[in-house]
Amino acid sequence: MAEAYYLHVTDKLRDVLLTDDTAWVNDNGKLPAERELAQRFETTRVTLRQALAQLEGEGRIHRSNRRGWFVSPKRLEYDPTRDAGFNDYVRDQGRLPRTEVLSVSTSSHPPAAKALGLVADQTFYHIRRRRYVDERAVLVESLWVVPERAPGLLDERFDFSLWKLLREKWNLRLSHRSISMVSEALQGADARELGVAAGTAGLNICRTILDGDQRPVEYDEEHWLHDALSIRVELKQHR
Amino acid sequence: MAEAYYLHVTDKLRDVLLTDDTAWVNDNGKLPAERELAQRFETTRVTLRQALAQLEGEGRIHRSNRRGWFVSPKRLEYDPTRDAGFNDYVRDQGRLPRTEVLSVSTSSHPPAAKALGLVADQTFYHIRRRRYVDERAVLVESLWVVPERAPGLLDERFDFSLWKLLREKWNLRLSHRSISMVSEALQGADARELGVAAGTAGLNICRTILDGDQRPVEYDEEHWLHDALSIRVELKQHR
DNA sequence: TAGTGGTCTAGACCACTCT
DNA sequence: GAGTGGTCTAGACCACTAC
Repeated sequence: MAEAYYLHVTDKLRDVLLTDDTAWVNDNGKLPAERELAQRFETTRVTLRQALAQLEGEGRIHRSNRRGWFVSPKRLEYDPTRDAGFNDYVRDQGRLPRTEVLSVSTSSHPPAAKALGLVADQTFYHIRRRRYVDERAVLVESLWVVPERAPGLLDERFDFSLWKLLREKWNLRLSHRSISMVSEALQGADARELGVAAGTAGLNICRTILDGDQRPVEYDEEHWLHDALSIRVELKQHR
Repeated sequence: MAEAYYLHVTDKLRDVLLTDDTAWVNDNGKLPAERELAQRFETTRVTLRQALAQLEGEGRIHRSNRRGWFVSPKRLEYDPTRDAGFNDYVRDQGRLPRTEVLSVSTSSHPPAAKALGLVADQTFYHIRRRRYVDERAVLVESLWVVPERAPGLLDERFDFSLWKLLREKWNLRLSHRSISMVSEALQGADARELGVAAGTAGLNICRTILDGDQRPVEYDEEHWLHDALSIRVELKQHR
């Protein structure tokens, strides 16, 4: 086999995506319909979709609900060790941030308790948010905050920086204990809330946050679209 | 649509993978043939493969060449900010490491030069290696070392820790300047050398290394199988 | 050589979005 | 209501692996 035909289609599409040819990508960044593309390449939808899946894996295109395939915007550069708020670093990169609060409740969450070194049935304030860059939903996150650190927190608004709130209102000095990152396939509520198909590639980032006295404050679980971010950690020189 | 059938197949397979039922997974961790599985689920290979692709995205199974589908082993925990050698941290987790040197040469590499703040046509020692965990190839990497920092480096052996070599023979004190991580689809040589299909999900990790006097030493580009690792960064408390 | 995964065809119906 | 992506069928041939 010289080369699979779908790889040829992939290469051709990758090329045209780098141009702004309106024959291939309209003004909204949308590609032609799958049937249309299949015709142009004189193949079937199955084969054409293999090529699209490749480009999706490369983070070049993505699909939104059943609306079609779109060119993916530039990845957001994200340093999970920095405590700059989402809104700040998105704006710093010339993009438009937005945060939606999906739910607020009180509940236990054993993984959070374990990460923070608390008993498994520890009760947390649970805040769930969806965050957008340029009006594209790029992540959903769940925050579990230890109530003792921020009594009455749930009366606040959460569509801006939680860290700023904790610092200013509860005078907490926050720092990371650990961060873990693992690739995942977005499932269930995570996929639904991001408007993507179950199984879409994602990145799961979990952070454990302590205060200045090393007391547990918060556990944070983020589910990102894999093509929405590029992680970059700048390290201080030690020794 | 209540639920797509392939998602039902996915769920069922996910369940049996958690058991050690030899009706589904043989002693080598291999699943039955696709045609066999399709028959058991009374569906076609296309639909069955959708389910397998889901589980592959979740990092639960993977394919090796054309040999079939295998249960993926536990992810390796990896802290890219630590300077512990690959061999050390793999063994610390009770696994068996192995390193293969694929090529050694002298060449320029503009991305490395840029990251290290050198002129684009800077010449580097280029070392390419493939690394295994329990005899599964999990990453390929390219190292670009600034020759001035380690003259004569290419006469050494590279199947063990490069850092140890640089420390002991050239007396370099090494530290990270930056680390970047981005999801990718493994392509070309990277995919071939890992024995996976083009487009397989991967993780690209790039590191910039300086010496104690902040002089550029090395640029490191790693391509991992996405299901082979879990990144975990433990942070020192600052302030 | 037999069996496997990799690729591909030529259709079909459904659920959802858009207008 | 038209068009789209999502799902599915029932086959086929090829290249490669394992024996």
